Amino acid sequence: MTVPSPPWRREPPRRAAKPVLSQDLIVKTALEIVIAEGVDAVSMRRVAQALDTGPASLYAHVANKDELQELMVDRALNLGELPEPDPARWLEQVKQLLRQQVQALMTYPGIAKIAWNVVVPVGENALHQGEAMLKLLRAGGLDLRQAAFAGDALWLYTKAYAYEASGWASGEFDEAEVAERGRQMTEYMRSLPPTVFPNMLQIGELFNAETARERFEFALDMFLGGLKTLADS
Amino acid sequence: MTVPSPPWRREPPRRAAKPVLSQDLIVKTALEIVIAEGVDAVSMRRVAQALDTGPASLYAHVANKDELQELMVDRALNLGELPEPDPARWLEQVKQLLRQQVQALMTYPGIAKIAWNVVVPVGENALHQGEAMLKLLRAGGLDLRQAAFAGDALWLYTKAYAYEASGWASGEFDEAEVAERGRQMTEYMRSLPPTVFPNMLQIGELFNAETARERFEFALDMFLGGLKTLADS
DNA sequence: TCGTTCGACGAACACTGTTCTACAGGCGAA
DNA sequence: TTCGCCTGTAGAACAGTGTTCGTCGAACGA
Repeated sequence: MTVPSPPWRREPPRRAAKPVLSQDLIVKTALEIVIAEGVDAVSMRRVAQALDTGPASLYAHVANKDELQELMVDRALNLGELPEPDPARWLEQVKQLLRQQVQALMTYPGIAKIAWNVVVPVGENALHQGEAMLKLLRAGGLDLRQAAFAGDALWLYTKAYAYEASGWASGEFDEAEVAERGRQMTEYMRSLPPTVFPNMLQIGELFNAETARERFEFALDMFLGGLKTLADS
Repeated sequence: MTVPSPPWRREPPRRAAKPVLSQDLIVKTALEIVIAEGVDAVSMRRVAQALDTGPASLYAHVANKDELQELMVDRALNLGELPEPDPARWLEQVKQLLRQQVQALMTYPGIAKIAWNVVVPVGENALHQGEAMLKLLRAGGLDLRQAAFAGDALWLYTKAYAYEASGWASGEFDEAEVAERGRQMTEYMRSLPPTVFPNMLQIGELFNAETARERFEFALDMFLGGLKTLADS
């Protein structure tokens, strides 16, 4: 039924020329798009286009977009070496691990947003980091239950912080628009009796990209302060 | 140019019969859909359909879907009365306010998910609650900067917790699928030498709907413990 | 050499948010 | 009263989305 291709038109050996599709390649390509165009630009079609194929081809290697996102998050979470617990400075080690996680998430702007879709972190990197965190907390003297709850809360906050911070940093939140909103809000609050929003009126300038790191460290210090008194009791 | 409608076909007095469109009605309808069908079912078309109109009609009252979501979140955040600061029990008051916020968010299953899209909380309810929180923290002895950072961190965590908890509770996370994932993960970890994931293997059962409240209170206690030592110093 | 199997992928389906455009009704002015 | 305007109502359409169906070609085991 099929006509052989005419001899004057050289059939390009397409299949061998381009790198063969694989899950790893797909995830890697998707993360490159995140860096180049932001996380919202990552659609199945866009990834397929970057690999010079159609969207349906991806589904042979990835169940659906959710799975692709999980794989992306876990790959992005690849840190270097994880700390070996030292009971003498476990608190500092916990902070250091969390800082590394934030940095990893912020390498790919907006990736923290899709980290929220990952219900149970099953990726290899996530598992290892979870175990490392539990080891640190237990080295500090917490029992398993306390360590588990503390690790959970810290990871939730870290994700939340990374989401806001990377949204800010990557221009995903239109900075001008946000500023305009803040201005309108301030104006509104000023139009009311000064007894209604005495505090809120003053704190607007405390929230910007410069204070982000400070807020993160503050939150960590508060939470770990509570953990320390728990461990010492 | 237009032909008058034939007299035998009674023209229904459509305009007067159905309630007139308004921003408030749109937001209210959207929240009803959230309760009935979940937050992912809320599309502009679905809201319009519920109001017996087309999607384009909504845009006369709402700039876009983001604005609609902001309005939905703020309306959902409507608590009863806010606490009057009592320096003797400010910590308990802070916890109580956060519990109320969680409860408000969980009334509309999955609404916490779109609360993350709200960059700067400009809604009336959000503003009042922010002010109330700052008042409580300052009554505890924190300065403005500390109170602002603490309030920010607490709100971030509260949103994060409410998102996970309401996703669990509303069946947005397919419980069977999540369980299957957990089983696979456990099996995988068991297949490795027991020294690799000694802690992670044991904590799986600590994370379910029953322990959710406990985890929330634990996180609050830790953070507020740190706040207390800061305030007392 | 002949099935068989598996990945590639064009086309299509059912959606999404948003905009364009036409139009109808009520209101103020002439 | 009649004319013009203006605002809110929508149908249709555009450009995009995730996902599935079915075909087709190449490679591999028998």
